[in-house]
This record gives sequence, C-alpha cells and structure tokens, in this order.
Amino acid sequence: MRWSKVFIPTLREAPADAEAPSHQFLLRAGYIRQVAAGVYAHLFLAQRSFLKINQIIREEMNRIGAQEFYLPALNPAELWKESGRWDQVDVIFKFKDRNQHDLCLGITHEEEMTNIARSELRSYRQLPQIWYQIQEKFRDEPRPKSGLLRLRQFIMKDSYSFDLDEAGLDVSYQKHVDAYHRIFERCGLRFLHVEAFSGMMGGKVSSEFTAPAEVGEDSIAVCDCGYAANFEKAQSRPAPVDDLPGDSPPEPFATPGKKTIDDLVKFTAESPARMIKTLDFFVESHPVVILLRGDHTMSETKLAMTLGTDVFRPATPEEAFALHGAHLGSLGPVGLKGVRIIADLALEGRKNLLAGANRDGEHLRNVTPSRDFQAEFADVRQVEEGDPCIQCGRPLRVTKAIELGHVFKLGRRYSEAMHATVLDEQGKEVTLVMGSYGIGVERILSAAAEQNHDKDGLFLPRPIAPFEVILTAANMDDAAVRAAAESLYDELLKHRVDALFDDRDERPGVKFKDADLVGVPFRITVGKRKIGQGLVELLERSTKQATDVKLPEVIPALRGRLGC
RNA sequence: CGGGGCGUAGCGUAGCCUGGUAGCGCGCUUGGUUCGGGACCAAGAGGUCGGAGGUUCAAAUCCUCUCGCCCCGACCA
Repeated sequence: MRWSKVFIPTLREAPADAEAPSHQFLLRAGYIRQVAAGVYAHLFLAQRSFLKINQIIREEMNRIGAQEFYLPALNPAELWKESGRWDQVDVIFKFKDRNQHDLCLGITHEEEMTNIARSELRSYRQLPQIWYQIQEKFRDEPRPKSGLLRLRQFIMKDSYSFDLDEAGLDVSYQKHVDAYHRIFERCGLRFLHVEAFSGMMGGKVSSEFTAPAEVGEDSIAVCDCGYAANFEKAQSRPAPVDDLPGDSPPEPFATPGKKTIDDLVKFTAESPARMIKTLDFFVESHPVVILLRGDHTMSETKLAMTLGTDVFRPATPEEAFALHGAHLGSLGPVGLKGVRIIADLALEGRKNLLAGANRDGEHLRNVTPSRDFQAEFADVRQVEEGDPCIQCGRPLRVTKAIELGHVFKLGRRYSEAMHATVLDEQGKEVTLVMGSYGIGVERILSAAAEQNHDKDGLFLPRPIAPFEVILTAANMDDAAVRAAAESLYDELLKHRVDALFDDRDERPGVKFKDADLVGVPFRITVGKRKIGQGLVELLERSTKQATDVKLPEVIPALRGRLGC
C-alpha cells in the first residue's frame, strides 16, 4: 500500500481522555476512533491487525479439529430464560421488537450453541464436536475503560465442546489449552497460563491466559518455578510459626479496650501469627464463623468457593453479639455451640494461640484448634506478595495482567438446563458434557501495544502488525531516491512482503515520526545521500538499531529478519 | 451504583472566579522558500462554546435541569 493513497490519520498529541498507553497510541497511530464509551470504530490499520490475528486463531482452532460457525448476535430471550441467565446476568443488552418480543444481544453463546446441539446431535457417534466462531459480543459493562481493554462491543473467538463424558471433556479442554498456547505464542505476546475461578459461567475448572501489563485488571501470583494463578485463587504456604510448647487449657486474661489484632499485638507483644482472627458472616439466615491467622486476610472468592455460594454478608455487630455474647473485639471460637466454624488451613495443627474470650475485655491464651473448638479447615486466605510458593516455597510475586482468554470445563450446567442429550452405545440417554473457551480479539492487540511501545510509538510483533515493513522514501523529489524506492517497493510486493510505502510528499522528519508511531516492526529508509553510494538503511523499530545495507541486499536481509 | 474530574474548530487548550461581538498552538487550504527526525514566510477556511430552560439590556461566563466522556471504587462470563 502507498501511504499517499490510504487513510492513516496520525495525531501529534494524544486525545485528553486516553490514559492507557495502548489507548493513546492506537488513537495517535490512527488505528481506532471512539464512537461511544466502550465502543470503537476500527480503521484501516486496526482492521489489518485484526484480520491477521483472526487468521492465526482460525488456523490454530482448525488444527484441533474445531469447526467455524457464525451465529447471530441478535438472540431471542427464550433460550436465555431457559438457562436462567436472562435474570441472573445484569450486563445483557435487552430490548423488545415491534411485536413486544424480548430480545437480547449475545454476551457469549452457550445458549445458542447448546440449542443447536440439542436439536441436532442424536448419537454418541457424532461426538466429540468443537464449534467456534469469531463474532461480536455485546455487554452493558458498568465501566468500560482503557480503550480496547474493556469494551461494550467486542470481538470474541468463542468455542464450545460437546462430549459424552468427563474424559472426553478433558481431551477437548486440553486441545484448547494447547491451541491457546500456540495462538498467543504466534501473536508474539508475553503471557501466562493461570488457574482461575469460573465465576458466573458455572462449571468447576477454569484457567485463564493473561498478558502481564501495568494496565491489566487481573492480579496474578507468579513464581519462578512456573506456578501462576489468579490472585483470587492463588495458594501459598503460610510462613511457618513456632508455637509455644505445653498443653495447658485456655486461660482468660484481661484486655480492656483492646479491639483489634493491632491493639492486641501492642498489648501482649505477641506475634499476630499466633493470634486467631474471628469473622462472622451470614449465608441467608445461617451464621458462619471464619477463623484466620491474625496476620492473614480473608479471600471472599475462596470463601464463596468453600460455601458453594457467593451470596453471603458480614454479620452486623448486633448479630455477632447475639452469637458470641460479646462485642466485636473479643470474639472467639471457644465455647460456640451449633454454629458452622470454618478455619483457614494456616490454623490447622497449631497450638497455644490467642483468641477472643467471648467476654468483653477478655481474651484467651493457650487456645488449641480441634481441642478447644471444632472447625472445618479450608483455604479461605488471600495470598500476599512474598508468601512462599505452594509448589516450591520461593517467594511469590504479584503482577498485573490483561485477561486474554479463559477456558472453562462447564460440565452439564447448560446441557442439563436445556436438555441436550444423545444416546450412548447402550441406547441410554446421556446429558452432554460441555466446555466453553473464549479469546478477546481486541485484547490481543491492546496487550501487544501495552507490551511493545516506547515514547515514540508502537512496535507490534510482526505476525499481528498491520504491515511488516514500512518503506520510507526520505525525499520523494529526488529522482534517484524516488526511482530506487519505487523499484524496491515492487520487489517487496513480488516477494510477498507486506509493505507500506511512505511515498508522501512530506519532509523526512514527519515521515520518520509517523513510521515510529504506527507499529510496523521494520523500516527501510531510502535517502539521497546514501543512495548515491548504493546504500539504504534497515531499521528494527523495537531497538531502533539501524544498519546500512547495499540496495540489492536489503530484501534478503529483511526477509531474513522476518523469518521468511 | 458511590466518589472525583471534564465537555470551547479535526487534536491540544486559554477565556469562566469578576457577564460586554471567542483567542492561541498543531493540523487543514493556497502561494513561495525549504527538505534525514514533527520547517519557515504570507494569505485563508473552519466554532449554534455538549443540549434545554432560566436570570439579565447583554451569557462560553451566573442559576436549574439534562446528555455525554474520563478516572478511582463496587462489579466483571
């Protein structure tokens, strides 16, 4: 393409409402323009990138035997009511047609795909199936943000697997995990595959692929040994604590006015790791008492997992008083009757701890779990940066990351609700076992932009950059430069190099600045001084390393760098 | 949904407190000079100051309502 003929509206300054680097540069480089909050027009350069990204996705999905579909974004309400999500999910764009029928725009397509599966799949002989599409999704997000990072309309590659049993699902799931690794690898991203929570999608096992970046919304705990998990789900070994010896029974002591762990630490000079923190919650009308080590923080997500529901709330001070016979500050587990007590794993096997005495102004020492009170032990603690890795014991790091893709073992959540069954070998009706797998296409581009920019602009990975090379003719009015550039451009096209020829009648400075901005990984510069010696310049954008190359050698040199 | 900020030409902004014909830089058009890191000179085009209502002789400016956008938090398949 000749720059003089195409529309690449670069900006010298970033629009004031763009903050994230990917947002600023995609605007400045003329990739995108905003239409509304969380809604963007993809201009020429963006569309070229997306076509390349989609092609990579397609190739890798096809490679695992997935079949490409294209379902409508416009969905009748019936299916969503059947699965229960019409009322459960609040980001659905809902509206009525002229006949007052409820419709919505698809947020994802479990319902639609399951609907096809149930009406068409009859026999185990037809399994497994993997169906996918690259299609628009609509979500009425409470807070769209950061350019293409959180959109209300976005492109998703979503796929759905249908298997006869769990073993089959495991295979389909693993195929996706492998495909996703190849996709993100080929897109040139730095990424992590991490354990995750399934949230409202339903199902038990899920993991996500994330790209480390400052502006990411996910927090990821990572370790050098390869362990990586969503912060909400991450586990760690609690730092070991030496408990005091002895088997004395709990002994009350006065702690007037000491209400917090901090107060108690100052008052007793004991380590908070030797204290028990007591938190009361209610699940519907049932109280649940949560115990944690004094220096630990509870993870609401893990508690939700343990309780099997995310509908719970902290007890009011009055409710806590009714349960313990004491006010907040002196709550403890000893002597509680008929209440479910969940103790964090960090309290298992410990002895002689400090806890509230359930009498105002008093605490107990020598409290030993399982002797002085009974509790279920579960992991309800949020990890902290520096905690020993659950696998190898080295300190965990916490990093921000962009969620690129998420893979779920759904199980029978949708197939059961929508009666999607086939007959097995014995002629018995069997409910399909499903998986669902998503990739955010815009997020691949934004993550690449976040990971590959400097003060002057973008340098996208070659496979997803809108062009592979930009041919800059520094002086179009110089006959020798012009002739050399024109013939180089022809040669590049002949060699099927994806080239953008900056043939504009602009000053060299303007062209160099624009070339730096637009995210093309290589630049060939033809200038009037060097062309006299038969030389042109080959520059790698990411490092800005430039080398002078003899004119006939520049295309082989470039192709070598491009790996083709 | 809670908190904060902002809407003035394509982009960045001044003017608003203290009401009196809307200004600057970049970009754009034309002519000339220039030409390896966002040139210079000259002449131009371009704005219902987000919208509605009100106060006033007079509103970008004051008041009320409203719409939109951004950021933090909540939420997040």
